[in-house]
This record gives sequence, C-alpha cells and structure tokens, in this order.
Amino acid sequence: MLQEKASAVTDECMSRVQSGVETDVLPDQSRLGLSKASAIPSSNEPEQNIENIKVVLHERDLWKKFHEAGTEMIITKAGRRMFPSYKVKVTGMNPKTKYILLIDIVPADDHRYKFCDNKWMVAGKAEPAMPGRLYVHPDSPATGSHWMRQLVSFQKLKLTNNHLDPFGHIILNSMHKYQPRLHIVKADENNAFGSKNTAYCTHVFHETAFISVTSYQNHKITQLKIENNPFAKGFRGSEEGDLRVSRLQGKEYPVISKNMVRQRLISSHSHLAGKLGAGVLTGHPQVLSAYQHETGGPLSNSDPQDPITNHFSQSRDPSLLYHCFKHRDNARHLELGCKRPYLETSSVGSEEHYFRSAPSYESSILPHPYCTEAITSREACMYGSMDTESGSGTGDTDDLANSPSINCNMWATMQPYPRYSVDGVPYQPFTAHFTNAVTPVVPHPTSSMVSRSQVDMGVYNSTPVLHPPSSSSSSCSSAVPGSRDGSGHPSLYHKKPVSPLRPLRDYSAYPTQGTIAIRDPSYQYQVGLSSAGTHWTDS
DNA sequence: TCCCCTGGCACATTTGAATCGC
DNA sequence: AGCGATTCAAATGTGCCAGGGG
Repeated sequence: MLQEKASAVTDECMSRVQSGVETDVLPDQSRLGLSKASAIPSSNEPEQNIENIKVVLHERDLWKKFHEAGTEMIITKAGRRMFPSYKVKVTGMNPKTKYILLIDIVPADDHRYKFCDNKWMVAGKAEPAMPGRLYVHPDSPATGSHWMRQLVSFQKLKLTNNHLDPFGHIILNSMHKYQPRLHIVKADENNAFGSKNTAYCTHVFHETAFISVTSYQNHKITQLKIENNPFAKGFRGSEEGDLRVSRLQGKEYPVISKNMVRQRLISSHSHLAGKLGAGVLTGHPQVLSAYQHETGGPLSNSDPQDPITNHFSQSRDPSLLYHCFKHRDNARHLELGCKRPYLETSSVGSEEHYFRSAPSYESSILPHPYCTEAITSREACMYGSMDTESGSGTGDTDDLANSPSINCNMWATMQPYPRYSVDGVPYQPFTAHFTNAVTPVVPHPTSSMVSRSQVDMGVYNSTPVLHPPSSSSSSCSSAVPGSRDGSGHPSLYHKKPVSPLRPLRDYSAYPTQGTIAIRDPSYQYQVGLSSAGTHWTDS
C-alpha cells in the first residue's frame, strides 16, 4: 500500500510539474512529529486514504485574474456571495466512503488595509476577528462517488460584516485579508466525524485569498466582476457607450457615466503605460508582474512572491490618474440565506491545481462523534460561531456542556493564515490578538486538542516560504479539522462546554435567536446540540 | 474633511409555479 | 392522468449612487 501511495504521490508530483503548478513546500512530516504509519488514518479503504484526495480549483484562471489584481469580496449586512465562487473538482475519494466538505475563511494576516494611491496598504493592526463560522456543503455528508461525480460548488456561501448575523453567513471584517480553506472530513460509520479516527484534509488555494470590502476599491476588480459575473451583466457597457446609462436617463444616445469615464481614463493610462492595461482586464500575469516591479515595493509584511500580495500592494502605478479613484457600492437585498443545495455539473477546469501535504494523523480526538446523517435536507449549513460572553451562553449549558459541539468560532478566529508571512520567515501567530478579542475565556484543551493544534501549526506555520507561492496546499490528518488548544489554535469539532468555549453572543444578542433554527435550522448547529446532539441535524 | 458603511435603485439572472400540448 | 416543454412572474444577485456617521 505504501508503495502505491508513494507511486501516487510521485505521479501527482509529476503531474504538477508537468502542469506547471507551483506548490508549497511539503510539510516535513518528521518535523511534525508524525510517523508515516501514524499518518495513515484508520480506514476500511486502505488504498484510498483521505490524503490521496485531490482537489482542483474550478475556474482557476478566473481566480488568478482576480488574484493578480488583488481580489476583493463585497461583504454586506445581508450577506454577499463570493465571486468567483468557490468550486472544486474532487478526485481520489473512496466512492463508498462518506465525506463532509466544508469551508472556513481565516484571516490571512493580522493587518487592516486601506486602499490608497491605487494600492492596498497596511493601515494598522487587524480588528478582532469576527466569530468564526463554517460553511458546510449542503450535500454533506455524501459518498465519494457523489462528490467526484460532479463539480462541488460553494457558491451559496455568503459573507457578511454583520456581527450579529442571524443567517449563519461567514462574518468578516471589512478591509481585512482572508484566506478560504476547504476541508474534507471523512464521516465515520455513523455518518459522523469527530471520533478518534476521523480523518480530514485541508486544501488551500492561495489565489482565492481576498480582501473584504464594503465597496470595491480597485476598479480592476469591479471590471472583472462585471465582465465575469452574469448577475452584473447590467453594468456591462457597449463598445459605443454605456447603453445602460443611456437607458436610465431616457436617452437614445449613449451617455458615458462618470464611472465609465473614470475607468476609461485609467485604462487609457494603463494602455499608454506600456500597454499594461491589457493585462489588467485580461489577467496577463507576466505583464502585471513586470509592471509591479517597476512601480513599487511589496508590503512590508508580505511575501513579495505572492501574487495577491504583490497586487494588493503594487498593482497600480500611483500616478495622478490613479490617485484615489473610489467606487461606491453596496447591496440591498434582504435574503434568508441558503435555500437549496448546489452541485454544479459544468466541466471542471482542466489544469490540476492542488497540493497534498504529508498527512498528519493523531490517535485521539473527540470523545463523541458528530453524526452527519441528519443533514439530508440538502440545505447549506453554516455553523454558527460561539462567541464568548463572559463565560455565559444562552444555550442549554448543561446539555451543551455534556455534548460535543462544533467550535466554529475557535477555528476561524484563530491566527491568521500563515501563507502571508514575511518572505522566508515562518508566520508568527497572533494568537493573543485573535483569540482573546473574541474568546476571552481560554478554551479547555484536551491533550489531543493541543496535539492537534500543534499539527496544524506545523502544517501551516512552520512551512517556510522558500519558493514562489503555491497555487494551493493541503494538509491531512486523522483528527478533525479545527481543533485547537487554548492558545487559539484551530478547534472545530471537539467537544467542549458551552460557557467559556461556546460563546453565543451573536445569537443571544439577537432577539430572533430562538427562531433561527426554526427558519433554517441547518445553519445553527451549536444551538441544536443536545447531550445526544453529536449528530448533525437540521431539525 | 475623509474614509467607510448603509440603504435604495435599476437591471440581469435564476427559480419555480402555472400553463399548454402530446 | 402523466409527462415534458414552455411561459411568466417573483425572487435573487449585482454594481452604482447618494447620503450618513465616526
């Protein structure tokens, strides 16, 4: 089996090389204190371990276009979808094994940004991380054959800046940089996960990193969104002029909006500046790369080789024409969150785009498994955070204290994603900042949790940035993702008492808290958990 | 004054119920 | 009666804009 694994890894590496996909440095398994044997999860399907799962980012080219311009994602009170949406093609699963796919979005660093002189600049220290939430794919749990049959889309995922968001959307801070992560968790025999042999993989596509904004700052991003998002077709102008503006003003001749003028001025300027504008909208990395080198230096804290960092910091010439062009934006909708499952059937991007780190497994984790079979409503599940409220929660503390819960908060409010470390310098976690700000009460780590967090730290933090940024990376473990110790390390599905560890401020402060689960119970996991609540449930 | 955020707007797409024809 | 295709209105998603607040 090991031979087969080795062969598979070799083939994979070859395919990466052939496809030109750059990868992160493989985490040193020995450094992580993991033996090869321990890296193999307990499984009935020895030939298809979870670390063999391959994930390819769909529409990677589109993501790269945005990444090169410095991806921005609108966040609104009502919640805004991501665009490009997060879609992946998964292979290498055991067709009969059930898996749970979920996404979290973690801070990429501990900075707050501002858009000045047409580039993103550090504007100070990050605000306390929002209550972390997870987006579990509505099809979870499902068999490997199901996941592999078609594209897995997370397009229903929504981002919000509403700290009291009752819809279960992922809460982010505006003007902060974030990194989405995909986790594949193998459900156990009870459609659960969290048992001691639960295995999972984490896949990170660095081109999906973004800065959250309430209105677009970079006109390039606006243009890319308009050009590629079908819902924004109404803002696409014609060659002759902005017909929409013409219609709006009741005129038959084209009227050029301020924005059009603004953007065309910029485009013109870009064009004149060595035809660099051509790369702006069409995403020619070479052109932009060359451009950047001439126009400015990287963020002081950023990996100069990271495209997103580069572009955030230096994607534009800070010339007069570029200076402080601003766009206003927002959304208005009031929506009720995810309605239906979504599994895209479109074709998958041809270029493989993944990275499998050496898996890291541990022997123990949760005393109680989480059953996922109840998630059959095929509705998106956003696992609410558990913000700390001075050790008091609003839920049934007795039940919750005796039952496992999904500690979404702990996970997503952990230290920033270390990919955005100073060049060549391993990321230094900002544990105190992110943890204490949101969860002032230290969680109760179990030994396994501590160990688990150490694994995560090893995977994410001790991987030096020694060469150009990878397109993605992943890590595998036999422990469930997100587990973390009291220092703010990932902890997702471990069992913990409600009071200090399962803060419910979000919902306790919300008058409709009790109705959340009724309206869309799948969102609110932690509330519905009882002593028997180790099961995934949507009712 | 500036920066950021919010609410309202119009438009395009998506969704699902209703209708029609076979 | 059942099924599939078509139509249409409501719901949803989008960026733009003006204005408000810190």
